[in-house]
This record gives sequence, structure tokens and C-alpha cells, in this order.
Amino acid sequence: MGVREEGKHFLQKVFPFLPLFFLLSLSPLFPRPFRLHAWGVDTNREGVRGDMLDIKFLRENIDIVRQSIANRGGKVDLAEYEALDKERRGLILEVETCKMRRNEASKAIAQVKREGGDASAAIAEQAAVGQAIKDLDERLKAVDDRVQEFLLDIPNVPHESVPVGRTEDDNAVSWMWGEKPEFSFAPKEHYELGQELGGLDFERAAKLSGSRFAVTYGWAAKLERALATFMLDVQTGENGYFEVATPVIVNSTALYGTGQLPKFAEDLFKIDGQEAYLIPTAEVPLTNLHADETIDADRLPIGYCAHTQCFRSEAGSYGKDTKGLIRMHQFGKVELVHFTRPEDSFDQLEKLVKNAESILQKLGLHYRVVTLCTGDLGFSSTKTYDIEVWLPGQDKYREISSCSNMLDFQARRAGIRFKDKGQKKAQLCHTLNGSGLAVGRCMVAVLENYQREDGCIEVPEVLRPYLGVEVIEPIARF
RNA sequence: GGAGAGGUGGCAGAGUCCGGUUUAAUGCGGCGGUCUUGAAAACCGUUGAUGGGAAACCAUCCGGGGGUUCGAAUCCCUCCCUCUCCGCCA
Repeated sequence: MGVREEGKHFLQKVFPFLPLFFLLSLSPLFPRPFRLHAWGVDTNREGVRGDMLDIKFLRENIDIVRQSIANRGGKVDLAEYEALDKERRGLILEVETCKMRRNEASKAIAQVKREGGDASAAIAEQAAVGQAIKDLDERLKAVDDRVQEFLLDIPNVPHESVPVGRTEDDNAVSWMWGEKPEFSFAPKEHYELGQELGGLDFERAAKLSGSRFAVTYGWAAKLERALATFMLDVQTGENGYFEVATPVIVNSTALYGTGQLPKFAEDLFKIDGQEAYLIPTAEVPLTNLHADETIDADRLPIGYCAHTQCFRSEAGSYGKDTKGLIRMHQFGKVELVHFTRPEDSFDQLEKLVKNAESILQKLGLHYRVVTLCTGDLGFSSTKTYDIEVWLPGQDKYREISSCSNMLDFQARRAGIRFKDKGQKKAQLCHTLNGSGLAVGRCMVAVLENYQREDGCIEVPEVLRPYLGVEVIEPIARF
């Protein structure tokens, strides 16, 4: 694999100045049925700021940003940033004035030479100017790099509907669906059930790979495959998504675009010696599909879904969820990603949650939806709904999906724009993403909610065509 | 992995040998207009991004980075990517 990014400063990677407009020309290749026109959307919704965390927005609204960082429990020295921004603008003025003079002088020299005159005096006069510009450019680049480092470190501003709080205890339960199933016996946890039924094997996984990996056999391998296929079928069939299969290795540019880098490098698996990483979620490749592109406005909203393996280092989660399938280094997930017009993104967020919920409803699994508070909100998100499924074995609700509106935060970093027909200016898209759903955790939920007293698992109605059985019974493994 | 050819605006495609009338020709497409009952054709005009500036305007951008020069799409170094052929391979 090539190391494409070597020798390239990361700022150039994040803000490449090469808009690729080929999507415009490709649009006839996308047939109508794949577009999401069925998603009725109200326009002109309030509460959306198009210029959020834009350098100019930040300059004019630094107090809002300062407050939002405080609400998240974060820390960024914005006073230093303000000084840098001021210095940057001063340097730009200075160096551009120099360049203007140089351009004028060069033109004059060219004129003299063309007429066969002697320009050596003028050339000698310009000798020092070139060096001065070089020095100024160097200083500007240094300041500019610092400014961009700050910008990359500043999280998105939480939407005003997001509760202010510090930890997950401050999240607000927004709505619920279904009811907790009742058991005439003490329900077991999924890893007990899975191991007793011969489907889950953590010992051999540890031998092969280490902790936080699993090997599945027979019905468990098949159930995982069935769940993923079922989810894709619903999302592409009923909910209108366009299925995509992406690479699971991406470069650092993509990870800067969606916000995993530069701040969260320790959560990622990096390929040794290369600027290449295993994806922590399909959000990264799906969102970056349109990086540095301008999308035809009449193609919006776009909805993609993909089933991929996801890889997370889980650094800092030692001792947490050490048993079972809940917290793995590798897990399957069906991801949903939307590209929308700015005024549509909050309606799209509601739609996105509903689409994720539809899977749990069809599986008959009880869940609640919580709105994350400012302290629990992800770096790139302005508002996030977590769907938490009920796990009777654990006697807890556990996150199975996280649906977020990123506004133009990722679009700015990745360069994702759209343009209306006849309009001169392209605008930044809004991007959203959510799990629809995490496959491993969904298997956990099925096992715990559909367990019988004899330890067998009743197969949910909708999965029976995929599995070919009504009950999961013990198997002997080799 | 080896050899060769390439990377220029929404697209196609000049310019690169021999640096300065290139503020990137020309064509197509897009947008606006004339004409027309309407359309097509023809003709006329227009046509990107980013940053600085209240604005006029200015600066930067020919795959990325660096260098030479008063001045670089053009010369030098380096990296990346694409294509063709060969090798290997599911």
C-alpha cells in the first residue's frame, strides 16, 4: 500500500484546495430509485447555524464557542487563539502587499525586456523583495498552522435543545418503545447463554487475537450474518438507503475529515509504518465518499448504508464490559449516513433515529431513546440520540445505536458542498450518521430477550426466514 | 515488485522542449439574453475555489511539498496518484 500522505502537511490534507466537481457530471449515473425523495422534509427550520466553527463565525461568536466548550467539560485557550488570528491577518496584509508590488515590478521588467531594454537595475532592486516575501510567508505559515491546530481541536457547538450536563447520568430520556419482557426465571446474560449453546468462544479468540475478540460457531455465526442482512434489507428496502460497500482501511485525511483525528488517535488501530488506519465506524468512509466534491442540490438528501467491521482500540476502557460481546476490538455494524441541505438536517436527524428504531421494533426489542447531554456529546456532533436496548440478563439499558447531526462540522473539514442549479455559490452540506444497528450488541439483545427457561433461544419472527429455524438449540463444537 | 506513459478549470484539450503579450488558448457543458407561437438552431454576453478587505480591489491555486529566479503551469529535487505492459496472487 502506498503512503500517499507522506511529506504532506496535515493541514493541506484537511483543507485541500482542489474541489473536484466530477460528481456533477456523474449525477445521471445515479438512477432515481436510489434517491431519497420519499423523505418528506420541512424546510425553513430554525436553530441551524450554517457558519458554525467557520473561522469567521468563530471570530464573531467566540463567547458562544467558549461557553459550548465549557458545557462539554473541555478546555481550549481561546485567548491565545484570538491573538493568533489577529497576528495572522496582519501578516496576510503585509505579505500580500509585498507580493502585489513584486508582481507589478515583474511586469515592468518583462515589458522592458520585450522591448529589448536593459532591466538589470530593476532586477537588482527586486533582489531583496523576494527574500522578504519568503520570510513573511514562513512566518505566516507558522501562525496559520497554529490557527488550524486550534480549529481542529474545537468541538462542534451543541444545539440549544441539548441538555447541559457533565456525565451520562445527565442525559435525558426522550421516549421509549415496548416493554420489558417478563421472565418466570432469572434471565441469564448473553455470554452465558452463548457459551452454553456452543456458539460463542472467547478462549480461542484470545488465543488467536487477544482479549475483546470473539469466535462464533454455527447458529451464532449465522445469527450475526442474519442480523446484518436483515438490517441491510430493511434499510435499503423500506427506509430508502443506498447500499455501499467500502474499504475498512482509510488514510489519515479521511479521519481528519470526520473528526477522529487529530484528537482521538489513541482510539484507532493504525497500520504499522503507514498513514493508514482501520475504520472505527463506516461513518468515516461513507461520509468521506463526497469529500472535496460539490453535489447537485437536487440529489439531496442522500442516504447511504453500509455493513462493515469496525475496529476500536478501546484504550482507557480497561475493566469495563470485559465479559461477552458488548465491547469488542472488532465488531460488525450497519451504518447510516445522510447528506442534507442545512435547513433539513434536524428533520433528517429525527428520520434517522426512526430508521434505526425500526430494526428494534421489528425484532420486538424494548428500548429507550436518550438525548445526550453536553458532557456526553461526541466531538463532531451538535445533537445525538442514543438508542438503548433493554438487556434483561444485565438488567440494564445498553447503547445499540447513536444518531448524530454534525451540521456542517464534518462538511467543512472534508470539503463537502452542494450547489443549487443556477446558483453561483456552493454551500456546505450538513452530514448525519447513526448506527442501524450495531450487529454484535443486537445479537446480545436477541439472546437475552428471547431466552427460554431451558436455555434455548426463541428466534424472532422476522429472523426466521434468514435462519431457517424457530428455536436456537445447543450445538456441539469441535 | 519491474518497465513505460501520464496528472492543466464542470468535461474535453492546447501550452511545458526555448520561464515574462497565458490576467491558462480553443471546444463542449452550464447560466443570462436576442430571435421564435413555443422549442431547436444561430448569434451575443457570462462562467471556479480559498483567503484578506467596509468596499474598490488584492493575493493564492495548473496532483502534493520543497528549490532555482526579479518573475515558474513551464526549469530542478522529492513524494503521491492514474493508465499500459510484465511478474505475483484471491
